[in-house]
Amino acid sequence: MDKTYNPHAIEQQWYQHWEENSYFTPSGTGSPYSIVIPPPNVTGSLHMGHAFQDTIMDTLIRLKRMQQHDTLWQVGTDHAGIATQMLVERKVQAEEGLTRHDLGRDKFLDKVWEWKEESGGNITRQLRRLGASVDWDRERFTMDDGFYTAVQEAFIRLYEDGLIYRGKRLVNWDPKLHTAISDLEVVSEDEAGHLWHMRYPLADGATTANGDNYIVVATTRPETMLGDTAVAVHPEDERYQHLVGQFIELPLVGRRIPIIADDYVDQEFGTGCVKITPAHDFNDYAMGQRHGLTMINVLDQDAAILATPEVYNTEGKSIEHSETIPAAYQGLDRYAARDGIVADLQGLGQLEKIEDHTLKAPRGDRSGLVIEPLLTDQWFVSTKPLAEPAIAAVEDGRIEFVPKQWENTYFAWMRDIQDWCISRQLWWGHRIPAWYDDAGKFYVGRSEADVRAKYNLGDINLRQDEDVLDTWFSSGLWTFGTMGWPDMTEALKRYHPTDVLVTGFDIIFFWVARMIMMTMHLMKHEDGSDQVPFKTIYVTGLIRDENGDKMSKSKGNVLDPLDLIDGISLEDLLAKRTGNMMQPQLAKKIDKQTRKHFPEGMAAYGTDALRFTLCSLASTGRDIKFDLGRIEGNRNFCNKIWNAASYVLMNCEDQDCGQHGDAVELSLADRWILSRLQRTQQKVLSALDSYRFDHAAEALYSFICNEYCAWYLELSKPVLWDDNASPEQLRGTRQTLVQVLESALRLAHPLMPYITEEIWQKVKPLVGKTGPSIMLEAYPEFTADMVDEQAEADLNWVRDVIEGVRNIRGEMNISPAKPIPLLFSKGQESDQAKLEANRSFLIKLAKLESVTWLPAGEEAPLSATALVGQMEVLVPMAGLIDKDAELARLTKELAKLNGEIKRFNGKLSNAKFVDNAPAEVVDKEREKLAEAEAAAATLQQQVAKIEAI
RNA sequence: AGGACUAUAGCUCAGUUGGUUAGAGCGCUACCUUGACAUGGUAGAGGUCGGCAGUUCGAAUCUGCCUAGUCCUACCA
Repeated sequence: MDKTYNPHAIEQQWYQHWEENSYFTPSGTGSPYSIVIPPPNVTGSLHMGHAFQDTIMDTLIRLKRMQQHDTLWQVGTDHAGIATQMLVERKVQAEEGLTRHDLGRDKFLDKVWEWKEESGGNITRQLRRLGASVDWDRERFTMDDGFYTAVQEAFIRLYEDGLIYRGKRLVNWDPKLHTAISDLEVVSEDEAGHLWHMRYPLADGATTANGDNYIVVATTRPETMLGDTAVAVHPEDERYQHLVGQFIELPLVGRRIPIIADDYVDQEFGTGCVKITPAHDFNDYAMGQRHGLTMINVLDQDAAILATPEVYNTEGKSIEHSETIPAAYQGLDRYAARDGIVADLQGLGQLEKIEDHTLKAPRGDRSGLVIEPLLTDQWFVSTKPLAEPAIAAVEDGRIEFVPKQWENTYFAWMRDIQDWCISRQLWWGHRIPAWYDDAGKFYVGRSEADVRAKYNLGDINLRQDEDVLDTWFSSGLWTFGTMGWPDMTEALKRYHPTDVLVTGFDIIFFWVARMIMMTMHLMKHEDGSDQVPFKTIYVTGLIRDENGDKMSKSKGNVLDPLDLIDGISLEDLLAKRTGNMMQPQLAKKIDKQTRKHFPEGMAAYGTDALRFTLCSLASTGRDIKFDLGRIEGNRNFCNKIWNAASYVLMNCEDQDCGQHGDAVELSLADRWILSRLQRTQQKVLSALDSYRFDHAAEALYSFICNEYCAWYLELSKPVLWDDNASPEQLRGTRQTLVQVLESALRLAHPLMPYITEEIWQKVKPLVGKTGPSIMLEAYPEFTADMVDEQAEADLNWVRDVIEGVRNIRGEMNISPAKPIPLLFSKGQESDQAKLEANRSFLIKLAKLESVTWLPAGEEAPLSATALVGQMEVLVPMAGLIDKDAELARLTKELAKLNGEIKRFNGKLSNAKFVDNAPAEVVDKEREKLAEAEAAAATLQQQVAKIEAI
């Protein structure tokens, strides 16, 4: 073994070895256990969120594989419609100065495929670096041929089942990307704006209660007045009740529009009068539907004012009209039009006032532009009928959320779900399988030929729908689409439903909910009942930076998991964080921050340390502040394991470690560590079973560091270095050293695959194992009768003595190099027996010169005192210890004891406590009181003794 | 507006059904190169568990209210 732990040197080769030997391939035997990876964007790169989730998944898969399940971890990537298309558009623009329209659809798509081929390997390479044991042989892509078939099949079935429809509806329109987007892709944030109060003149000489011949409407979007088709008031609003049914003469436009009553209107807000523009606002649209209002669209695809408005009835049917838009606004961008209209109203004296007002601006999450509600022809999924079974599946436990609280979020959304707009006016994606004839009638089918045959269309002209499907439509099929659906393949029969989905809460709606709906509708068990996509949803938190801020490129606080693994120089880190920025003006600040946080770049911590850290932080499913201190500590933990293994091998390689079956004699320490190992196995197993990766990590850390390394390795030395030790004793200790190490490695393997494999390969012959890889070995099990309570109690006695001495040494500043004589006084017979049995442990670990048992009645010299139960452990002060220092130490100890005694007494003198608390609790308190009192008395005597001189 | 979550040591976090002397890692202090390990060892300091009230013999843990923060959903034109 190399002298020092170097993750880089060991991690490279093992992954390749595992993959080449097909260890990731499902074994085909044992009970199936399957996970699908949430497909990352094919052109993306791995971020901390991926690293986190993939670590969790790999830990589960490795655990189950070692538990002899038939494990499938399905891998693949997503085509990520908008994101990828935008990226390639930018690239083409930068490199060739062309837009996608310059290229045309086919050529542009060629470019996207080229880019996919070029960069698609990036993310899979990174997955390999993380140690993800996915089945590469089954790697899929959401736009591969199989998915093409699956998506078509899904669309057609949903259409035929009446769950997909096409219609002219108000949708979120992105004026930059020129596509509809779903509600979920719109993010609303508070922005400063204004509320314009505009006078709308009453027609036909009507007046308000106070004699005005106009009413005032308040709006945040004055420019949409061009499409107003009503003004609404609350039916019970006394100010305006009498005007309901009257008309407004729309300023600048001259259109006569009715005043209607609708209790949607909030009397308190603004003036209590609302202008209604059904074609440009979702609430107005709904009101228009209720009141049969005409819809007048005044905006084009760029959100600029049309020359001629489009007028529709409530069904979305275009109607003949003579509406016009004042020439002054035609062709103006929506904001320019707003300025013009406001100025013109002001000129007419019809602008009452302008108030400051914060509003939620709805922005497209990709383009960042304020989206525009726009009337367009789109395809929709009727979600209500799909949502019902999907809700039921979670209610009745067929699907379980971990942590459970996410169910609420899921239910809340599913019970109020809106129809899903699935068509996108993009080029990169699954083209909608619908064909139109010249009259605009559409036919849904698998291909043009299929459609012709199916609908008996003969030789008429057909053209396919130009639009593609929302990316989430195809990823909604991920669990079964990847396994060969619509064919009922062996894989589907065996591995579907999958066992657990590991994902972030941010895509519960985008993906998880839709996956459940689509899967339950399309996938059936043999008895015809719905299949769920997965039985458990483990929801992870978000990884944030050390300040709790979201990691983002524009903030320059992104940590790249690969940098944590491999390390990175300050220069490279700066280049990475400030290069190729969307907002170059931020570069300077980021540069400064980065220099401050990472003056020397980042150290290489290795994959195992990163994975272990991510596991140890994976507690409640809440967000995680990623603290570099943790990964550094865990790198040191890896180093610790490495050095411990080095010690074990040094003492056991080429030695008889009992692997040949010869008799062994186990020391107390041997029996103790074996017992502790069992308890650790129990803890780790139950932690992993309940998705508490943090508890599993903690149990491993504390066992390996604080028990195996800190105590057991030290306790092995007195045996191994004892010239008089018998072969049985030597064998016993060597056997325990290697067995416990080997078990601990297997126990830790799912979390830290590389270092455990590297060391295991060297240790395996010493425990008589011949398997090719630790990842194929059996996972340790908990065996209750291997817990040795007596050994644990006895060793605690040994530890107490040693710690008592160390405490005196530390507090009294006695050099660790100085061997000291030790006296035992007032002990029981059992203490004496323990002393004799463990003399060598005490001498070695407490660095003692001598150990003397004082018989009862024999006076001890003036000493510093430590207590182990009732027994006094004495370090004679002569020449070693300063009297005042010992007095101070004793006084501190006494103060602590007296505090405890007071508390115990308080409790026990409370009759209510004694009467009501369970007897065993009361007894325990009494016992603790007695112990504390005895200890205090002893220390008090010591104090008196010292003070007497 | 509705909902969820969080508040424990200087920092990042554990603390299962109410009963511990409230724990870990990092950081801090002192001492130490002792034959696995200075990416180390030993010892130590540090917390009235956000606040107030309640339930209980007993509350970090249960209930209510309050404060601070994070997030989600829906929105006022």
